[in-house]
Amino acid sequence: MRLLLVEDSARLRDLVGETIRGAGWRLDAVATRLDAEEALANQQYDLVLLDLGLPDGDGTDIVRQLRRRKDPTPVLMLTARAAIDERIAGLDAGADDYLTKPFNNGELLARVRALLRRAPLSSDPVLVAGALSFDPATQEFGCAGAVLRLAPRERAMLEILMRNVGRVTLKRGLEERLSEYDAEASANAIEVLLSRLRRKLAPYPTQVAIETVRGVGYLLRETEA
Amino acid sequence: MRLLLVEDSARLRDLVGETIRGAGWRLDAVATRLDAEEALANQQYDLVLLDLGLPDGDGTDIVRQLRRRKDPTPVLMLTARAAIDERIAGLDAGADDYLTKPFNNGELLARVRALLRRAPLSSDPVLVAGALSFDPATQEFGCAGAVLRLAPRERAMLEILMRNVGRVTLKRGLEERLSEYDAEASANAIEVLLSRLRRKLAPYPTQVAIETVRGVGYLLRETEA
DNA sequence: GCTCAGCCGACAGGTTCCCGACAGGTCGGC
DNA sequence: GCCGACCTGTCGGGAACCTGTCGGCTGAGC
Repeated sequence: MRLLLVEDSARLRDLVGETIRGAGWRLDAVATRLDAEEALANQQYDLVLLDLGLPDGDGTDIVRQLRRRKDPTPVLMLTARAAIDERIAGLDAGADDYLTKPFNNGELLARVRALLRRAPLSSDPVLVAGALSFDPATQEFGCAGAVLRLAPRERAMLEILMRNVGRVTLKRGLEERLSEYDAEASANAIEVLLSRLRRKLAPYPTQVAIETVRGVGYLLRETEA
Repeated sequence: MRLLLVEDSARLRDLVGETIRGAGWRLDAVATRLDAEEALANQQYDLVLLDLGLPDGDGTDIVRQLRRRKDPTPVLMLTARAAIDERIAGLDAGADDYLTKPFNNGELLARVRALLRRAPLSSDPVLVAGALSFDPATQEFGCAGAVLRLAPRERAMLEILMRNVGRVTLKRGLEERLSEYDAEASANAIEVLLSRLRRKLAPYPTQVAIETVRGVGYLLRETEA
């Protein structure tokens, strides 16, 4: 964990520095907007502690710039107790949090921990086979940057096959899993479905093939490029 | 966007409720820990406003429980000005932010916006997709210099779609996020809403299209100029 | 060369989606 | 309280799309 502190008061820099380092984190401290921008350009930080009133510019601009280039690094502002407008401006510029001076060390650490804990975006397990990918969250299949347009049934079928790459999926198993609760689909329905699926995949460089294992079922195999 | 307020003072519930709803968000308000846990079990919220001192239990336990089951829903605590220890306890339990009572409405809204913004994908102050823009601060949608006149529901829907540009938004998800606590909207209501939204966007050069993914949901895609 | 599993074009019934029309509800102005 | 403007949900018909059946054909396996 590496943090950046941007603060023009030397006294506060030392104070905060001691607290942060005491907690076991790495901290770089700078005093000006220019130095801050240089540091941010050269180094990936896990969190930025930012004083808004800097000698050579407005701290909110730093945040705005970060956000403009889609940098999600959390920013914790340090503001004076009274400056409500400043806080609002900072938050709307893209800062994640603020702390009013004077603050006590326990509170500083708690807030830093809260921001660092922030999950790196919910990542659903995305299925991959060859150049094919499937995102369960959105039910989307992708290949070479394109999104495949599949019917619900076709999607269900491809998902089952992808969860069994390299292994034979029994035809009987497909029948059971693709059919409705009571009315089960005929074997032929599966074949038709599969035929349509193959045709829809054909135009793409999927780097996989759906092979037929006569009398048993189907097998999704990764072919090489 | 759908928020949950847990607060035992009826006066504060009304006050906060008015502010939040006035900003165009949906809000469910409950007064006890039990009601809060029930609500959280039945509904996916985008943010929780949480008073720590509840008649039937400690608010930090609610947060701890959420986090224990890996629920990343942001939590904004409401605490008394003096209670520093309480704040630290809350943050360490997993809350994301706090607001000290009494607070003013502008600050409340700014912090709510800041927390909502950090959710999925973008932490941009202003959302952009194609030529469309959305300013969370004013709840205004703009396109080519013009301000779109949208109904609250339509705004909520477009905001969700814009926060997921390029990704499919599940129809079920829309239903859940756009409907009130108990009375859920029919799938048809979503379709009608979307139809109206499309019509209102049509006159503008938005450079985006709302595509239908049959059987799954909708996808806001950037088209090129 | 015979047989049968599998393939696939064509078709039809069912499902999902779109959207015009309508009505209940809400809110502000008078 | 009454009126009008607006928001939001329901209903229903039509269009688009999905999916199973049928039947002819092909080729694998014996």
